[in-house]
Amino acid sequence: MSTLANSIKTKLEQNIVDWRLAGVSKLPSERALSERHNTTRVTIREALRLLETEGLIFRENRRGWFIAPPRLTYDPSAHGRISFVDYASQQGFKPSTRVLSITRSTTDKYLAAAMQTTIGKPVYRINRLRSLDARPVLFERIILRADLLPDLEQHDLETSLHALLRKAYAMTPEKAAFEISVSSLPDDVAEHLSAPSGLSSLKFKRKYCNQHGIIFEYDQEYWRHDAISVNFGFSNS
Amino acid sequence: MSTLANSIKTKLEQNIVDWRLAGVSKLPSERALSERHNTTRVTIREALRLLETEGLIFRENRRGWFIAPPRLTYDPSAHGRISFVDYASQQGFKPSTRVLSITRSTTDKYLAAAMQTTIGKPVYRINRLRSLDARPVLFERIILRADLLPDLEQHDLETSLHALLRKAYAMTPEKAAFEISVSSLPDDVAEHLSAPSGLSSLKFKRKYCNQHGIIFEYDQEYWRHDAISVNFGFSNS
DNA sequence: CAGTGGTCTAGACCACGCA
DNA sequence: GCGTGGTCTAGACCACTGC
Repeated sequence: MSTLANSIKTKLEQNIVDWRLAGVSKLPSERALSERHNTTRVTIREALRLLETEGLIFRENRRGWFIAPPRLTYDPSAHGRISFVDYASQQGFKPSTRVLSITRSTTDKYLAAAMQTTIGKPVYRINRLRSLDARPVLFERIILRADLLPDLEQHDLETSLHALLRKAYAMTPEKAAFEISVSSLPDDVAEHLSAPSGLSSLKFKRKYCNQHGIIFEYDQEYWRHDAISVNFGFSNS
Repeated sequence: MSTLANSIKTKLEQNIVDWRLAGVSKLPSERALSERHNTTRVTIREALRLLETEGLIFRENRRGWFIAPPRLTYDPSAHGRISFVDYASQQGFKPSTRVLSITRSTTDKYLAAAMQTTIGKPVYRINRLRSLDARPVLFERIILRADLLPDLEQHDLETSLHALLRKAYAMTPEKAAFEISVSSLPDDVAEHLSAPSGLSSLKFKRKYCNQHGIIFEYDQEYWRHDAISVNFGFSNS
């Protein structure tokens, strides 16, 4: 509260409650806000940045600042049982998926180590963008063992990948390993999420093992930091 | 790479590799950097902020910018089996714990709902600060059911809490529920972590259930975003 | 006390979104 | 073509750290 930016942040927080109730989702322009609070744009932007970090507001490139919708709750222990589309729908969102690209390549040193296989194995690389209510929130880079999943590109990849693998290839994810960290959005990912490059995000790395103990999938996911809450539990131990 | 701040960021990244090899952990002052790169402090600070978000560097209040040490890997599925001190030591850190405060109070509406009990139940509130190699990385607010854990304040609370509960009270965490999200550091937490207020962090909420199905503990943890990677796995499903 | 990062001002120009 | 956010300049003062 001691700094000017911080006290403006507090005032804006109160305004946002009112705006949300009034059905307003877009904030006034930075110049309008700086006049209203008798300060400069730099200070206003600092206040907005604080609210952005809290996940209360977000921006779209050169379009303005918006009030953030509620977060999606994601349960990694439900992998394989419930798909993105399912749990997003259950929580009242309208999910959508767009395949940005699908290419074939082979494992390099790094990827071979991560997937516990040899260098030069054929793989698919799929980039997908997933949105909630038309707001892009998740960028996925998916690597799949092409030798185990022939002609994958013939199928519809905009729905649940694991449902497809089970139906078309009898491939079930038996084990999943997750790695979660906070990271900044790489430039290309930021662009797809229409976010400023360097925005902090929640980064997932995921590996899936099939019923024969072979790692058939390796993913990297970038979630908008304000769009997700990860919830899960462990028993016994 | 298009913006000045971004290209300076890239140059600094390369410098940091050299500095790290040379055993240097502190960056030059912002004014020195702005002269060296022929720009102003504002732009330098933007470049530093990008590196901070990536977790490559961090700052201590008015002391300067430092190169970030490796992240601690934390496995939530190992709760109850391995303590903070244990896994931090295993990974080559020198962990330490400081109890900031311990008070008694009672559950309010919010806390009663979270702990599935009634309003007015007696609880302990413990604040702890945990450090790696003398660098504070984790702030914990711990709530414990006081009626189930009489005279808790008599014990040493700077070591493993769950080891203590098991030994002194025969209380075992049977189930654990986690909620992970990215959030900004509240002012008081930021101060303890000697971080700028409003820095993004990884926020944990944890609940523990004992062998009788009663929630005896409810925690909120704030991790420095650059200090942690969360790794875990699920089988079958 | 000198130097540091933290904060703030009052401008400027540019690239892009949108009508 | 106007308004927006994105970026940058060239200063300033303050609070705190560390010698």
